[in-house]
Amino acid sequence: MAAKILIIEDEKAVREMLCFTLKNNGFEILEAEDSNSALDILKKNNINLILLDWMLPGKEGIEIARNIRTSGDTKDIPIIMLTAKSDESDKILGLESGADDYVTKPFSPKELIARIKALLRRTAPQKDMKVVKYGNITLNPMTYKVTDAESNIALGPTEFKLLHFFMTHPERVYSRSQLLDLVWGRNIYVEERTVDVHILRLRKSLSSDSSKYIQTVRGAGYRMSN
Amino acid sequence: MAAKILIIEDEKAVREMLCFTLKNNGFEILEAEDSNSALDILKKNNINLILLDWMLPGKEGIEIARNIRTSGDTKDIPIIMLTAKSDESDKILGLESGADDYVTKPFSPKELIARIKALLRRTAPQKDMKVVKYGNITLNPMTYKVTDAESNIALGPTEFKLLHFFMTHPERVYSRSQLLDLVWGRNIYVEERTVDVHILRLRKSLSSDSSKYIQTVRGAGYRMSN
DNA sequence: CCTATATTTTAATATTTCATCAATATTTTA
DNA sequence: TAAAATATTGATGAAATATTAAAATATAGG
Repeated sequence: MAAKILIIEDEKAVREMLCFTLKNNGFEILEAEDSNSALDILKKNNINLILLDWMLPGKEGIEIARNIRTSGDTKDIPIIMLTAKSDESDKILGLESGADDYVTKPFSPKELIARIKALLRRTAPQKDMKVVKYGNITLNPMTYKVTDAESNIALGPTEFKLLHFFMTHPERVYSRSQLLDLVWGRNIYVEERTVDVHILRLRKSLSSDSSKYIQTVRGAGYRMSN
Repeated sequence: MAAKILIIEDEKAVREMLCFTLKNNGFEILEAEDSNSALDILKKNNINLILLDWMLPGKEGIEIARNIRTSGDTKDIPIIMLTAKSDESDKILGLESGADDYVTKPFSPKELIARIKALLRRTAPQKDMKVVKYGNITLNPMTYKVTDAESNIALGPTEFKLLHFFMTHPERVYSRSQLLDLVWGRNIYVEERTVDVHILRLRKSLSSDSSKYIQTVRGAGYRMSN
């Protein structure tokens, strides 16, 4: 499935150029010329990546970025910032307010495409939207629902991600720090013992039949197995 | 085996603090206070990670980083940059010139350790992860599972390590003190007789068919053989 | 923007597991 | 048979994990 990219850019000429280039490279494009239409489109579509012009009139650029980053259902969408000049302070400001990468105008289409692909690769391993089963547990990533021998299981976000990870990577043992890397995400620093607490909550939420799949391997970490 | 970390830092106080923290966490430390000694140490030792002070006098920091990155046999060593102030432009410059991560002073020891471990984990893929077989014993380091003619064998951490060692080094005899070094690790002191106990427990856990592979060589030590 | 609510993280405590050691038993061999 | 080496047992404490509760943080709804 082609990735959906939202272009937020007020200058029509630039927008059309971007649109042309990206469509040529197999992306699906949506366009917005101001903050309001951008947020509207974001609500109604599943956007995979945002191209945001930093030079929008009236400091809008920075506000849109912050907005996207603080709203729950958009905060994980990667943003590439387009800066007019190679002004370092703008780049810094941009990275601080939540952009994942920046491209300086004028940029080559090749470079832009490369950066988009790299960013999508890094941020969107969302390909695992398939229903997963293990033993009598069924997990549906689309609907966020988990069932376990007929009955529905309510899980918090972290427990859900943890279970999803285990179900997509069964049998093998993962250390606490690996789980932090792989489930929580890199560059996040929380105590290793935090993993224990989430394992506990996951086990509690599952029926006793299913919780036996979540196994402790002393000295090594945790594992999903039977 | 403990990872070797090279600290490149001109201020003695900071260097000693780092040294203390890292040694406490089981790392092996080498210190350099300038570019020359750093490059010298890099030549003579197998360094796993570099902690580099960005604020070395005379722009040395950036030059060392570039040097390390361009030299063939050091270019894969991960670098963590220590920046004095949270100057964003420094971070960008640092990452561009080849650092893999940066930590802003003052930093918590906990954070530093976490970042070091994360970086080592990412850059040094585990190699002892291959499934090993001997006779009818199969040991899988990924899943931490051991089977022995169809049935699963439950082992404690030490018995697991011991069996893994024997399976990867079969036929030859190892004395108790060699086993302590190679399986338990250097720099620890335990009674040699402790090995006997673990050998006993390993034999008990294995079926009688398999336990015959774990052989006593009187006056010399133990061996895996058939 | 603020408040109520939910979730995550941390820290403190409890519990479990297992490594170690010392004491004793058994085997080996000189 | 005595001496030496190894096997076995069981107690103890340290280390790893589980559990709980409170603090910090994020989120949603008005």
